[in-house]
Amino acid sequence: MGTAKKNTFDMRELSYLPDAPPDGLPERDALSPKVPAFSPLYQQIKVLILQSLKAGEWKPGEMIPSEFELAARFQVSQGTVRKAVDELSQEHLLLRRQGKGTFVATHSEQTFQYRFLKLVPNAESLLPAGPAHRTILWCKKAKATSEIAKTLMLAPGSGVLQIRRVLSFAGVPTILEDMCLPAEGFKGLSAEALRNHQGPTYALFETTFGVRMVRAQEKITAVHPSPEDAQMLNINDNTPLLQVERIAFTYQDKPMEIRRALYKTVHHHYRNDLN
Amino acid sequence: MGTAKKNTFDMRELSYLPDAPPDGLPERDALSPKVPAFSPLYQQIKVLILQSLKAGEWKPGEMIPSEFELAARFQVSQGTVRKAVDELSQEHLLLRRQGKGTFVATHSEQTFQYRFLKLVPNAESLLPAGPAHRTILWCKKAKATSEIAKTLMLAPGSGVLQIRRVLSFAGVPTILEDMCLPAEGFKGLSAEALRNHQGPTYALFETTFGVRMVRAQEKITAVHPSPEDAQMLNINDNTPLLQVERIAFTYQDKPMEIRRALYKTVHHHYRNDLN
DNA sequence: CAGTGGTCTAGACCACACT
DNA sequence: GTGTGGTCTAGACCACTGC
Repeated sequence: MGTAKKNTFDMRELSYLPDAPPDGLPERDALSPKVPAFSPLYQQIKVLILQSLKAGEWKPGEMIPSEFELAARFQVSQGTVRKAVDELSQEHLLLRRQGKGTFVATHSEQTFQYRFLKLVPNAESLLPAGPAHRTILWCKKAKATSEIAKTLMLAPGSGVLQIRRVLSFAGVPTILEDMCLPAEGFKGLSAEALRNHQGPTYALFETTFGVRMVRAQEKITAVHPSPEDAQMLNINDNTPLLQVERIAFTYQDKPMEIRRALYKTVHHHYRNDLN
Repeated sequence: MGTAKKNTFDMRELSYLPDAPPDGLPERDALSPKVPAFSPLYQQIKVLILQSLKAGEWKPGEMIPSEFELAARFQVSQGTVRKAVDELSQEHLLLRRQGKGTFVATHSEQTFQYRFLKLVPNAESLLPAGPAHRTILWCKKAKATSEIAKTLMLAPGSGVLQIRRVLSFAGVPTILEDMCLPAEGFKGLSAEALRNHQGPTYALFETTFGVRMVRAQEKITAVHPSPEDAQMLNINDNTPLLQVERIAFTYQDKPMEIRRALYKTVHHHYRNDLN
């Protein structure tokens, strides 16, 4: 790879083949003419960078090699690396900082903190938006139900961690959350550890367990709380609440967390921007 | 502008000045050193394209000039136009189609229909996702309250159109919506017109009134319906509902619609993807 | 000052859609 | 084939950060 001569422009032999050419299958010019079967170079570079990220070659918060270094490493031009990094940056996997370098994104970063929390104070609310106070109710091990195992892509009956907590803003209990994580991969996580940690929970997951949450999907419905849930939020059980069911994913779309939260929307609302 | 000679690379005199240099203000090298005071060429091109879009030079669904034509027109290279169009395309203002051309996005377009409607059927629901049946309850003119006037940036007491309708899926009333539009700009809009129209309401706004909704923001809370609202949705007034308050914007972030909707989330949920 | 990301150009060629 | 968007290169220079 050292000082390999570059073709002026030849679209590398692999360039215009499918991302993962199956092994025992017919040649490219054989049948199945309608499968796209084409992946631009920058997409392939993107995959390579992604692999390094997942393998932990560069850790959250660290700087990755410069565009020119990556270009040399992958034997492509800087512009091609740039396009790959651009996309990863848009997906919030990398963070570019002009004059400094490109960094692995992290939930510890100021601008990315609580990126997935869409509950914000109402405009007329006088409560300061300050950080939430967390009360960990429990953190215990259990067996995954078949549905949970399926969603997290675990073997049936695998161990999972169940965490329950209440978030309060200005002393007002507002969010009741139940999280579910694969026990494998979060060994040593305890109520104590959760209580001692400052900052976003997803940042703790990164630093202590090397698990970075990359994207999530939420399903929102309106519900009434169960009597016990109502008590935890200090409301009566006829108060309408938002129920937010989240699945959070790491690299390669691997589901790593199921979370079900109840949001009290008296002084707050769920804010969403549609583009 | 005709066959003007291009500098090989000089960043055009205007390039590195603020987007809109204020008239009666000090020179660039004067005080206020911390205002960014720098706008790349492609951003300026973007603004120019945006102006043409807003002025109606190209109508929704129409093809805009090719990248090379635009490059010639703006006296920049094709790559610079490309970057401008890329961003407008990401914001869903334009739609690129390889081999065909670049088109002004429209809510009539298959892939953009109901882009702002995040309510989807539950997975287990057996109701077909078919199009909603619309019942227009009324469409009447009124005076804007001070709050509405402020939000829509209208003069106090301006005329607005109030529209109320129910959307049903598979015969089940599911959404109750109140829309509020500036009367100015939607002249001739009636319950009759709304009933006769097929397809997305925002498509009707485009074709008949030349108003294109470009983005929106929503505030979601959980509520109980008023007795009248409950009756419209055929539920009892203790059913928890999602209340979705939307402000929709046209070009240049001009607010053009206020909408307050109640979603019944028995067979549906509000789906949101977090990146 | 050097190093990094950001912008811009000019030119070549590929993939796709239509005619 | 022609025209359009899409990819890739090579090289230049600008803007920001920190030594």
